[in-house]
Amino acid sequence: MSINNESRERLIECAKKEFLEKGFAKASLRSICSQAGLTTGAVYFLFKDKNGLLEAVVSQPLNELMQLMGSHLAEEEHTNIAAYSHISGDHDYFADEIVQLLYSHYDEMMILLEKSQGSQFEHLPDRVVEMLDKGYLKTAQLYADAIPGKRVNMYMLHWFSHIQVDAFIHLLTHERDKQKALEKIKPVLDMLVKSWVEYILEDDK
Amino acid sequence: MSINNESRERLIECAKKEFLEKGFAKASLRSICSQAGLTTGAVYFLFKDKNGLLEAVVSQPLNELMQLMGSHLAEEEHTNIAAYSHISGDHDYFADEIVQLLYSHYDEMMILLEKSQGSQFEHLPDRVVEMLDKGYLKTAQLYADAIPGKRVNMYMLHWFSHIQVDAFIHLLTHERDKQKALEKIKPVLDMLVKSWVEYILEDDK
Amino acid sequence: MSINNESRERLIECAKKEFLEKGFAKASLRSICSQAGLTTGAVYFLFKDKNGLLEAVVSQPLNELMQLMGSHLAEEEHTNIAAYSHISGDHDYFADEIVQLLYSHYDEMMILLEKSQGSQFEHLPDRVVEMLDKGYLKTAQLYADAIPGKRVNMYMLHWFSHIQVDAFIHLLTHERDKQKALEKIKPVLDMLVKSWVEYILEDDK
Amino acid sequence: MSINNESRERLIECAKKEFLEKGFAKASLRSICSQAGLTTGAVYFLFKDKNGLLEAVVSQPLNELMQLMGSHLAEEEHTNIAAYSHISGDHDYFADEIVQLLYSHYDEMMILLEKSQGSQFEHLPDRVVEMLDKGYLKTAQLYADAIPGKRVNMYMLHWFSHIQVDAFIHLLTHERDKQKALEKIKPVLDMLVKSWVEYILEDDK
DNA sequence: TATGAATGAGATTTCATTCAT
DNA sequence: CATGAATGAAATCTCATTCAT
Repeated sequence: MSINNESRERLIECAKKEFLEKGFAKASLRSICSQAGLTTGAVYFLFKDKNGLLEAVVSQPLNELMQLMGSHLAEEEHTNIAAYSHISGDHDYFADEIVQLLYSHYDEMMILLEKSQGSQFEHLPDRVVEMLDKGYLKTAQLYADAIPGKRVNMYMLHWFSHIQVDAFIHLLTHERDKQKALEKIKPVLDMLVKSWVEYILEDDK
Repeated sequence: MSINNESRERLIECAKKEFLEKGFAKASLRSICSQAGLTTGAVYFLFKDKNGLLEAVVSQPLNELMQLMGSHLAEEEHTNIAAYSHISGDHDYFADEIVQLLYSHYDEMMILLEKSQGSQFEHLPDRVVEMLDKGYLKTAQLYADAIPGKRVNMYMLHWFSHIQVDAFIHLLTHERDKQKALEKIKPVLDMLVKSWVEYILEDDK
Repeated sequence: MSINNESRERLIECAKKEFLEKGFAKASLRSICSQAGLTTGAVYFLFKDKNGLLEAVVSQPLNELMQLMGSHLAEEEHTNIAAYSHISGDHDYFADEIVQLLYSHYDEMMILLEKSQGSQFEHLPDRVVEMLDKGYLKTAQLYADAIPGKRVNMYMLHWFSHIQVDAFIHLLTHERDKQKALEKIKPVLDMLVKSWVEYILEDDK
Repeated sequence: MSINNESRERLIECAKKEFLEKGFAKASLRSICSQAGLTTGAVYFLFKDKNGLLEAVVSQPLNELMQLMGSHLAEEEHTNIAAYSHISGDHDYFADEIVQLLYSHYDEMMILLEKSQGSQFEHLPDRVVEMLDKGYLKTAQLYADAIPGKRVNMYMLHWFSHIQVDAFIHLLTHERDKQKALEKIKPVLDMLVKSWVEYILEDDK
């Protein structure tokens, strides 16, 4: 939109570094600005406030992530659990996309998922978990309906969503290389899919 | 020692509340003290400093936790993977003990595991994960040695330790009732044990 | 750089007063700032911290002093002790310059030399003494080499450097008027020069 | 006086150490007391306050010093300047006594003369200088009266008193060994006595 | 477009001192 | 004879934020 983005970009770049190093809460606007060769006032002109600066740093990757999540969950709606074995390929494909996305904006994703304490994104992982919850719930319920005497174990449902998200965060913090990451996440996801099918239902009553 | 611990206890109680609400870093000594009807100086008389106050709040539960971890890992050393199915009872028993402990000091454990950012206990969960790592590594290696063409998948080893710890933290934050917690953690642990056996090894080379 | 230095100057002025009255250690930033009609935060914007404020107060006079010391000691290197009587004029000249300097920044010099306990300049007089020591040592050794059976009395060398510095500090604290100071320091320096020649050597062994 | 002096003595001993290390102002009562195995309250029972504790540490050596000063100054009154050469022995004797005294209570004297900033004894050296001033003034005036066209140079009088005191403090801080101190102070005092006679008078008008 | 100046509220910590017991 | 508890005042410093220019 705006044409003269120089200062804005510089600020975003420096903020990225600072947030990554110290986390949002402990990051100092002064320090960010002086590193960008600007004064703190500039932040309030170019952005809304500290949170606004963070937003500028992470918004694009965040949007992409949300979009990807959305389309994945849309697909999920059409999942037929009877055909689960077949669609494991789909899962692999989704995982691939997620990893691609996470690692093509590595710094931003780290900030978003690990360094945003104190900001508006503090609970982003939880919100993602909730999204998964809702998506998987439908699939699980279809699954349960198909098997008499069984119902969805809500706690397991939540927990599976949680560790799925957690799996990617853990990957991000423990493996910097994208290719290696792609290899490492495979058995994790394989395990998650198989265990999900096995543990998502409990005995009725 | 001293009998009249009124102020000390009051301070600990108020600190517990504040830490729980705001987390260690954002907790205000002023606020804690005024709620306890004391001045901030009292903290420095009765404890060392802010960290000392936190320590007083969580030290006993922490010690018990560490002791339990220690004895669990000592047992683990004698685990025979061939008999893994048999000892799932042991795992249940350990899980029981952990849950008992976590829920008999619910607030303190929440502070310790979720609200201690900025304190000396900031990375306690990571340290626990490391302890598990070391313990499980031996078992896993024995397991790998027994099966030609297989070796320990280190990433999965770490991840299993991580989600085991995570499972208890997740439980703590999502289920306040101890009895219900005991029920809910069962399938989680069952899944972890079985998956561990299934995924801990990878093909050699 | 900036033209509107009002607050900065006011702060420096008030700090000068406070440091002079209470000494650096007991000087209160609050008191300085309120007297300047500002908040303590202003100090940390305009200067680095308390020490930075002191630095702003004394840095220019300090630099001049150091420069003068340097050039004096450079001259001293070329001093021929045999011609000491002749160069007493030089000494007078140097003394003049020192006094001029000390009294053209009276307050700052007082702070620097008498009121800087607890700051980075705490031991400035000692450091000046050391500088003199090194300078005079060379002269003294040439002197000693010229007289068989004599060597430099190191203790006296140190002590002379010490009381030379001390003489100026004493002057500063006991005589506010520059002209009178110039008169008063004369016999002191005369005495120091003559005594130096007489007492700087001791019998060998 | 008091019989149970144990705690008192311990407190005094620990205070001595702390004052010596940190100086009076920065010394912490808490630290002193905890080192003495007592609580701060004890100081206020056994002494008046922080200053009272310092007083207890240094009072005896201080008294001895004052007494010695007094008797020296009393002798000085009878000094005949015409016989100055003869009494240089007296000066040596006095110096001996001073050094003996200073070094037989080394720690206390250091505290008194170098580490008492912020206490009631802060300006003790100045007060001693004043005493010397008064004593030497009489001698100097007799001297002046005997020589027409001369009068006492008051500034030099003060300064000589000052550096005489300073000479002992300098000795104390630069030479821990009493015997060596006795040797080192000799030429200093010799110089002071001779210079005093030479510089104490100035031309009338 | 951004600066430079400054605020105001807050943070933790330290200390000598008091006093009931 | 001394403790243990606590005060209250002060200390330095940090920060996000504001706003006239």
